[in-house]
Amino acid sequence: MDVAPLGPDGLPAAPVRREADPAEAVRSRPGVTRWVWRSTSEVHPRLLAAGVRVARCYDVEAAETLLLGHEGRYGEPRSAAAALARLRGGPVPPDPPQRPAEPGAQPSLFEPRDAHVPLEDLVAVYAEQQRRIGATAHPDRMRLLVAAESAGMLVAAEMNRAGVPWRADVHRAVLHDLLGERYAGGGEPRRLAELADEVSAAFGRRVRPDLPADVVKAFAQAGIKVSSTRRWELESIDHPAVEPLIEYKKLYRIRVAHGWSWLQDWVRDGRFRPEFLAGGTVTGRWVTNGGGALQIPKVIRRAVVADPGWRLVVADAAQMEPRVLAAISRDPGLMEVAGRETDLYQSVSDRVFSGDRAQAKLAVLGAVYGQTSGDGLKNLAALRRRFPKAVAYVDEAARAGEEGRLVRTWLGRTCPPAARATEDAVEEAGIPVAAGAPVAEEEPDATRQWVPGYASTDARARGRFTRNFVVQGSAADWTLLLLAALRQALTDMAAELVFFQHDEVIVHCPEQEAQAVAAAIRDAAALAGRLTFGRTPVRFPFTTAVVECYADAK
DNA sequence: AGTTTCGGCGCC
DNA sequence: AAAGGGCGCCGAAACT
Repeated sequence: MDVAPLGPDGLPAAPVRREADPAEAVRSRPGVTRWVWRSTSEVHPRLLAAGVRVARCYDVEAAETLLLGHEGRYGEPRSAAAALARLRGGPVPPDPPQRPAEPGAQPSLFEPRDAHVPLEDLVAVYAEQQRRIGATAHPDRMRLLVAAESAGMLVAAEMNRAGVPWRADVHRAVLHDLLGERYAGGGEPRRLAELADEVSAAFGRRVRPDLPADVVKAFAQAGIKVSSTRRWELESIDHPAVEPLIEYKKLYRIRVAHGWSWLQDWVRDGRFRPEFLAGGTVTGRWVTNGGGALQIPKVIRRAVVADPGWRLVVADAAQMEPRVLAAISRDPGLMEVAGRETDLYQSVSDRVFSGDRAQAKLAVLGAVYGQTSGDGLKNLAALRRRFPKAVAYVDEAARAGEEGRLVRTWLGRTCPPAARATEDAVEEAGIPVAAGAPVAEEEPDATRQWVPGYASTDARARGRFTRNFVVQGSAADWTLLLLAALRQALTDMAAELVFFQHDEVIVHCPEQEAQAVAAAIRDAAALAGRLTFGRTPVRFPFTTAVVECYADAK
């Protein structure tokens, strides 16, 4: 068992001792404030299975990933074994391949997916990481980020164990309501079949609405040129097939993504069990493996129901992005607005857009996402006049991206470099980094070539990515601290965290705990705000609903 | 026949 | 009028 107890001074507490059973190791040392281990997803499920809880941990591989990113070495193997090899000068082993999602599987309980690293070596890697953290631009923030990422991995493992309360019978009723009954012997459910017939009738020939190519051809024969069958494009077309087609696509999607076979695959014994992965995206947002847990359609949320006598506390961070932008840019005007708990978009619209909340929201999100056209762009100018530091902050992040520089979140999570067409160029030394608030210094690198995704083929797309990264990623910094604080607050309660989605948490708890949980969420949000961003007037209010059913929360 | 990419859309 | 950041998922289409 590769765990080392960590003393209050942050260094490994002597003596290093080997234990056969990780649960026993933790039980026998109640005074340990933080456990260092290679991988939370390997160790923590075993502790949970044994009924053991740790207060804090330090995840060496999570730390390695964050440090490599910070050092501009994104592509390098991040396992503890690789970190050790770099430290000792041996051949660096590649990371093991990602395991694909599997319904009902909990393989991390049995098979470590990585090479074993002896305890003494792990301690050496840990000590070296402490040194590297100390060498960053903001060691305190980096230390906090590593702790927060580790806490997130504890929470993720605990949520994976808990599962989301799920009523399969309610889910089936919703499917039947929307899609109609299923015919024996396969084929589409009644409602889908009817809509497909309506589409065909409108075209005057048999058309398969689930085949984009068929639909495009059918419109062409009707004298209408469409370049795709995306909804926004179809909506602008005047043709009788459009309405049933859009309805078909909506229902088809539910059948395919969250239909009967999904229920079969992912729901067991009254729980939906996706696998939450903390730190699964480059911005620090989580992802889930299997079941599309972060894309549960609103209509399907009817099936998320608390156990008898229990409640769901559903809490949603209100206007998270602009509040985070206020905190990281320190724009006086935006901080003043974000210092209230009232609707921020309404406040902005009162000051800038004469009361039009929707316009204000579009403008703010347009600024964060890098909108390049439309009304949002027009209104961006007004936003810039009123909140110059805030807009300048994201503009500078965009410029950094366009020029091939890296940007960081508030706590120091670093965006990956834009990949090149040539692979070996990725780890080129001295990739220029904009520290904290990005600062323009470098000339554009005309020789650089980009490839898709966050490593985009064109510099403007890269700029949109880095612009968004500093806000979305700093928001993720904050939510990690929030989860850590909330987890601590729930320690002595029956309540369990069961769901987390970017800016929203769901706690499942006995009815009599619900108000205490709601209060704990508010306190955790405030604490996370102070810990993450330091002293700012910015507040992070949650809208909280205590419900029996998730669908009733909004 | 098996594997990868694409199209479209769900969530934030 | 044109269409922005991050993801996952599925079936079909496009490959090897």
